[in-house]
Parts: sequence; C-alpha cells; structure tokens
Amino acid sequence: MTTRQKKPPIEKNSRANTTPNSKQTINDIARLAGVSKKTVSRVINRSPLLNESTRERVEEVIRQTGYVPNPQARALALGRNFLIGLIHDNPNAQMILNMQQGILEALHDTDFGLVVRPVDRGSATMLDDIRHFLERQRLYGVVFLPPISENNALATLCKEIGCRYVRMGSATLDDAQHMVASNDRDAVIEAMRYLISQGHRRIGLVAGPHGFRSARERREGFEFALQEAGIKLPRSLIADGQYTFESGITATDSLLDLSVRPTAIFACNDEMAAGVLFAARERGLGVPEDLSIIGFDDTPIASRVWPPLTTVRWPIVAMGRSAALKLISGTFANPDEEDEPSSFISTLIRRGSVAPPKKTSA
Amino acid sequence: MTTRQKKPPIEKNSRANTTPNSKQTINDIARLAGVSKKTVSRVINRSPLLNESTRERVEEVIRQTGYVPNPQARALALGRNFLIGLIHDNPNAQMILNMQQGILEALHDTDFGLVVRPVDRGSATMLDDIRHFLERQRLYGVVFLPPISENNALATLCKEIGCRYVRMGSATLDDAQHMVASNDRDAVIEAMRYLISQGHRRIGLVAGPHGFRSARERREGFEFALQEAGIKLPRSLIADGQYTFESGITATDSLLDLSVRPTAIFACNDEMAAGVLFAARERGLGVPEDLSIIGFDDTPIASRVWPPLTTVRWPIVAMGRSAALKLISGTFANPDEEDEPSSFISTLIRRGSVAPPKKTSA
DNA sequence: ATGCTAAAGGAAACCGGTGTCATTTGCAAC
DNA sequence: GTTGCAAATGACACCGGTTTCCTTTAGCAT
Repeated sequence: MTTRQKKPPIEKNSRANTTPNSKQTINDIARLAGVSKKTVSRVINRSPLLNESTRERVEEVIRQTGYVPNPQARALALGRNFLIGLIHDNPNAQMILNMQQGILEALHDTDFGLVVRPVDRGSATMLDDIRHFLERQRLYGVVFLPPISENNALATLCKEIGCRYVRMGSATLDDAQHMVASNDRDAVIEAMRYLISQGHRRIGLVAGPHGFRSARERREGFEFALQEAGIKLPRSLIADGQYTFESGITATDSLLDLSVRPTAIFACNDEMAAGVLFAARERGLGVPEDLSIIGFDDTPIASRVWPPLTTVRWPIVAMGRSAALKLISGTFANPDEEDEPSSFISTLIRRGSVAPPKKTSA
Repeated sequence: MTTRQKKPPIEKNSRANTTPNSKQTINDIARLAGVSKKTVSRVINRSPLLNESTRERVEEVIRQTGYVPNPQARALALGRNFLIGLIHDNPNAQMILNMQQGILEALHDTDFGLVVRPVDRGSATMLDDIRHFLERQRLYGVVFLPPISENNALATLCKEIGCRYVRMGSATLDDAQHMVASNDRDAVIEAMRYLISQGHRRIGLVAGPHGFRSARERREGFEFALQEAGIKLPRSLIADGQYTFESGITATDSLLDLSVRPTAIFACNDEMAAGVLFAARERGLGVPEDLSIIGFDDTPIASRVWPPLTTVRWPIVAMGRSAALKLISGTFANPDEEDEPSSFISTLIRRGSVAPPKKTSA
C-alpha cells in the first residue's frame, strides 16, 4: 500500500482559469439589456420569434461589450462543436495542405475551426478510430480526402452518428450534397490527346496504386485515349506506382529499360512525374527532347523542377473551399443553401516537359 | 414591418442530436459502479485521493461499458479545451505540414486534437485575432511557427490569458519551457565551411526577408564564415529574397548578371534554392559544374530536383513533436515532466549540387 | 370595455462534466 | 471504549449556454 504517497494531496484547487479580463457571460448581457438570458440566446441564434426593437437593443449591447458566446457551452448544449474535421490517409502532403488552405478560406471570418486528423490506412481499427474521433469531438462536419473518401462505409457511419460530411473524389461518389469531385478520366483523355497530337505513339504510364479510385479513373482515361487513337498498348508500357516520388523513379526505370523505349510518359500524379524526370536525368536523357512527361495535380513541384512539368491542374483549393461551404451551409455563417458546386473541371497546363518525339525513334 | 415572415416560426425543436447509440454519461457509470459521479470523475482524472479498490471497480465498469467522457462538458467545466493550436503566418507550405506531422505524432494516442490557424502577417488586427481565437477556443496550448513566433507580444498574450504555448524558432527566443529552437547560425557556418573547403571564394547569398529572425541568423552565419576564412564580401553578392521560389529566381538573376559571377550560392531556404537552380538552368548553366548551390530546410523539393540539393536539414518533424509534448507534459497523456529537448541541431546533407569551382573562373 | 389569439419573453431544467465543502469511514493513540 | 485525525466519498452548486413550457403582452375583432 505504498502507492499512496503521490502528488500533493489536495485536489488542484482554484477554478481560477476563468479568464482574468472578465469576459462577459450571457447573463451579463441579459442584465445590461434588461432582458432574460433566453432572449439574448434568441438574438444570438437568429430566432425569428422576437421583436425588432428588442433584437436591436440586445445587439447594441453585444456590440458595445464585445460579447462572444462561449463555444464550449454552446457545444455542450447543442451536442456538437463548431469544428470542421479533415480526415485523410493521403501520402501527398501538398494535396493535404492545399485542401486545408481551401477549407480555411471558407472558414475564414466564421467561428468554425479546422481540426486535422490523419488516419492509418489499412489499420484494422481505422473505421472505429474515425467513429470514436467523430463521436468524441462532436464535429460539426467532416471532410474526407481520397483515397479514404472512396470508402462508402464512411457515409453510413456519418449518417448513423449524425455528422455532416463531404467526400472528395475523382468521380461521382455520393449525392451532390456529400461530395466534391473532379472528373479525372476526362482530364487525362485531354492530356493524352495533346501528347498524341504531338506525335507520340509509344507512351508509358506510371499508374497509381491499386485500390485508389483516382488511379483507376486516370488509368482508364489513359487507355481510352490510346484506343481512341487506334494505338495498341503493350502491357509492358504500364508500370505500377504508389503516388510517391520514389515509386516514380522505380517505375520509370522499368519503362526505360525496355528494348524500345517510350517517347513519352504519363504519370498519375506530379510526385511520380518528378520521379520520372529524376530517373531520366540519372540516365542523362534530355527532357523533353528524349522523353516527354505529363503529370497530374499541378502541385508546386511541377513548376519548380526543370523543365517545368506539363500537368493537369486539379483545382483542389477551390474544391476544399466548396467542401467546407457545403458543410456550413444553412448556418448563419453561410445562409445560402447548397448552391456550392460538386463537380470541378481539371485543365491541362502546358509547360516545358512535352515536345514532339525525335524522328530517330519513330 | 414586413421583416417578420422569416423561416418556420417554431424554434428548431428536438434535442434529438443526443447520439442515437446511447452513449453513457458519468451518471450511468456512477450508478453501475455504485458510487457518486464525483468519484467517477476522480477516477477519470487520476485523483490520488481515492481508494485502490474503488478505483479498480470504477475502472472495470468504464472498461466494460466503453465509456468515454464528453469532451465538451469537460471543456466547459475546466475552462479549457483538449485541443492544441498551430498558429502560423508562414509562406512555406512544406514546413507547416512537417510541423503538423510532428505535432500529430505526439498527439497520437492521446485525446488531444490539432486545430490549425493561419493568420495574416502584417494585418493590424493580427494580435487581436489571435487573442480572440485563443480565448474563444480555450485551447489547451498553442504552437507558434516562425516568423510570427518571434513576436514577443505573443508570449505576453498567452501568459495573460493563461494559455500554454511553445514558440518555434531559429535561436533562443524564450525560456526552455516555451521554446523549441534550432541553431541556424551554426548550421550555416558549417555549410559555408564546406563550400569554402571545396575552393569557393565568390559565394552569393540569397537572403531571407527582413524581419525574420531565421533570416538574420542565417545571414550572420554566412557572413561569419566568410570573415573567418578571410574572404571579403562585396555588398553586391547579397541578394534579398522572400523565402519563395519566385524570389529565389529574381535574386539569382541579379547575382548572375554580375560582371564576375559567384561560383556558388547559398540560399536561405530550399524554396529559394530551387529558384536558384531554376534560374541557372534558364541560362543554360550547369549545376554543380558552373554553379554550386546550398539550400536550407531539407524539404522534399531539395531531393526531388536535379541535381538533388545539398542543404541543411532542419529537424522540423522532431521539433514539432517536442513542442507538442512540452504542451501536454504534466497531463495524464504525458506524465513525464519537461525533459523534452528545446534545442535541436541542424545538419548538413550533402547531395549533388556542390562541386569545386572550375579553374577558369578563379 | 371585453374576449380571443398569437407573438414575445421569462423561469427553471438541462447538457455532462468538475470544484467546494461537508460528511462518513478507518484506524491509531489514549 | 473514546477521542482524534486523516483519508475517502458524496451532495450540491456551477461552468455558460439552450430548450421546454408557461406567463405576459399586444393586436384586433366584437
């Protein structure tokens, strides 16, 4: 029984955390305005059931005192927090940040905060982790990034626990209210047509990981464009990648080891495209003279390497903004209802990594 | 008085948001364990004032029911939230993300969440915005990233409103408890000695923006190393940058337009170093044959360009982890008190962007 | 004036925890 | 067997809002 001599034996006394600079409570406002706290509450929550003159009087007091309701108290009473969650299991750091940026833009000037939460893809308890997180934090709403967003169980989960959600994706995943997507397949087709119009016939693909919807969409676009142009696609021209820089290098090595090299490579994201470029340089190949490259996403790296990469711009910041606005639509912060777009168009950005193939390799 | 015909005239009724799958409350646990709710609260908060057998009984009930205390209620009662804030006004996306990663690693398996908050540098109301944010969200603690972390007013503010804080920096900013820093000056000196040992004598600097402590530290290290080696530094070899890729290009242009070019350039961060490389390529200069480059930070871009950049690795993920652990030290989540390091060492990473200068330009 | 109805506003309970303080219990000393 | 004192526990108010439900007031017709 020696386990008892712990810390000081008093319960951490003092409720002193109450802010020193005497923040007003709803009671103070009520007293100053000469109304009940419920009336103040009605003003705060834009209740239609009150007299204009009363509202104005209370609002005047609020303005003068600089009163701001305590979010913790509201969260407790309302059963949900004023926080938007961002859940991701994505390997691409830049994408996460751009998404954050978009969401934060939408949340700017509102009282919502952004909580980020990475999860372990493949972890057996992932779904439980997410449930636990959502239930505990009582988030107002949550944004799911791909690839985890492709998991339909999340939608079920959110509906079950009554949490607003938006899933980001590369194709239609859910109803418009719960989704923000781009059409990756069409964007890739456009990029491939460009490559083909430049004269390329042997085009390699650095594919994305299996199980990623976006990877499938992009690969389908790739294959469709070749088929459309009547170009045969040998299996060997498709190399698997993991959406990482290193996997781009590895995949490119296998492509460039072929007896007849591709004259162009389409990589399913910019990270891998940077890997393609790196691998080409390691072999002393010129880009775009010896090898043309197209990437996808238009992350900063695409414009920072030499030559800057021709790529498909994924309007991710705008998508993030739209996702956040969907979540808070209907609140006083954003009274306009659901006219946020659910579908975004990716566009080809032409930079310096594409040129017609050399005649010699025809 | 036509302003009255608003939405439905009933107050949004139904308190139905109470989770459907009947989460237990502290009262349920108290009843099941045959104790008062206060005793359950003591168990949750690791109070030393209770009997082992009671504690075990209550813990058993908690385990069986899977009870988790409501964070909103705790936040209200305790006057602070279980959230760590990350406040930044930094232009470098990668740095922010790495910091997030470090913090999230530390917070993993705890009940703390991470709230991110960008602020407008230069905005006149910035300090008020931050105060408002901290007061409203009642954050448990907050991490400030440079350059805003260099503002001493933030420390005053946090102490005033009773919010734990940690400032990240490039030099000693505060007492150990409130700071995590690297020694940028020494790291730059090491990098410069390497450059000089390779035979470089005309070395250009792409400096960071005025007002950034890190920029000053790095510039001082640069100047010290040259002085130490007895190398005179003409004013023209220092070009101002803004820590952005584009500013790196501009600064390099001015450096390379000099009648006698530098044989090497030190850039105060990797973004700008990538700009240096880009600008060199635009002129057809070979790197490292015609121009050696050293950057700072070791962000992913440094290893993705060609040639990969020699740079100084700033251990930012580890620093973020340390910062977060400092904040939650003393809580049950991290009972070990304050032995988190406050000072980190940056190391030179040698890659492919440095070579001895050509004899011709000697 | 009187009665009726709907709008406006207030009192008290409640959300789910924690702090304060009083009470009970356990055990050693007298 | 008391007394004394500290350890263990509980009752109750409280954190700062929201909701329920009821009372008061205003507007209008009779």
